[in-house]
Amino acid sequence: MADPTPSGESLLFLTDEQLRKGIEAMFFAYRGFTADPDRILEGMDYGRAHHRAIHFIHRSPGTTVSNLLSILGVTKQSLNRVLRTLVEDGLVDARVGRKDKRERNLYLTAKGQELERELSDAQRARMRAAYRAAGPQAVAGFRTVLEAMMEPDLRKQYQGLKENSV
Amino acid sequence: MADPTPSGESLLFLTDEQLRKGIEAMFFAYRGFTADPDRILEGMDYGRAHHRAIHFIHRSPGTTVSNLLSILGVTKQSLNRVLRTLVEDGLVDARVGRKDKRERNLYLTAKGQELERELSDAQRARMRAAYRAAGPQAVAGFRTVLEAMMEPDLRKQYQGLKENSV
DNA sequence: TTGGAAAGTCAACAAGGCTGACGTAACTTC
DNA sequence: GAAGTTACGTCAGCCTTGTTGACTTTCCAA
Repeated sequence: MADPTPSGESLLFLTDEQLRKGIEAMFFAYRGFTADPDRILEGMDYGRAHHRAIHFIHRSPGTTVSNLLSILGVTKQSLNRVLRTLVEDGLVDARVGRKDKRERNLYLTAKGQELERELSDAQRARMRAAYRAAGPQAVAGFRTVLEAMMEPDLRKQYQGLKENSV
Repeated sequence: MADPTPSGESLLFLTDEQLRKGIEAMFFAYRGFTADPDRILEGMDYGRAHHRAIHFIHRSPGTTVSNLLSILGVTKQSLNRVLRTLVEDGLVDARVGRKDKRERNLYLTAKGQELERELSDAQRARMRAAYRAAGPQAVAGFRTVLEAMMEPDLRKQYQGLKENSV
């Protein structure tokens, strides 16, 4: 005993209580995380599934359906239902692939970009407030833990998304 | 003046790109977060909703239905469907309140505790691995950011949950 | 030319949200 | 003691978003 950096520091944060608190933090925070977009979408004919599609199409313009499938982790029937309404409503443009004509390259239309902006503004505002309140060090830790929590194949997808300006 | 943390460090982490990465990290990490319990529950007649109920009953034995409602943020009809099957299957015991007989105090039975343990072991294992990989500093940051991301009323609920051994 | 991959579609179903309406027991207030 | 409120349960019906299975069309590549 009389440890300067007590072994406590390297063990205490792994007690069951601490782990449970982390689990609960994820649960409650995720609710906050989705609250603003959900509020915007309710009333429109869209839901969280549409938001996700819009987000990742915005993120990787020209992405294919199958790529989107692997990112979102749903069945093509499920995604197709969402994508169909977005195309019908003129938010998403599905262009036949130039090289491989079986593929569809997905793009947001002007109208789609407008909704994307509205959703992402709201979500980023909350994120910005949280980041600002917590500070850069905490943010780095936040990202580190989340990354370690991902399934390995999804982690690769995540890391593959462009991260400029770091 | 003579800012110890240069303005660079305090601004760069708030770029839109950084915020978007944070949003995506939440999305992918949450999938990992729920993956193990989901795997255990598939096949049983239970789902994520049952897991949540079990978790919070374990966490606050004797809690009432209305308290659970406010934590979970669903309607009583929705919760009731879940709770009914858990009581029928002998995982949860709903005792009439001693002081106020309108209330039901909820407890896990031995069988319920067994499932709780299985689910929570799996979820804590992933959490522990992530915490261990990231280190205590990162964990502290993780918790700080998540807390800042919650809706204020939920944050109070969260903070109210016992956090021994800190 | 033929096999298989990519994409779309139809149908049916389940989990888990929701609203609205109603009933009952028990507590509280006047 | 009557009237109102609260806690809980339940019936009925609806929506979103996930699932499986079966089938078609298109079209690349061996």
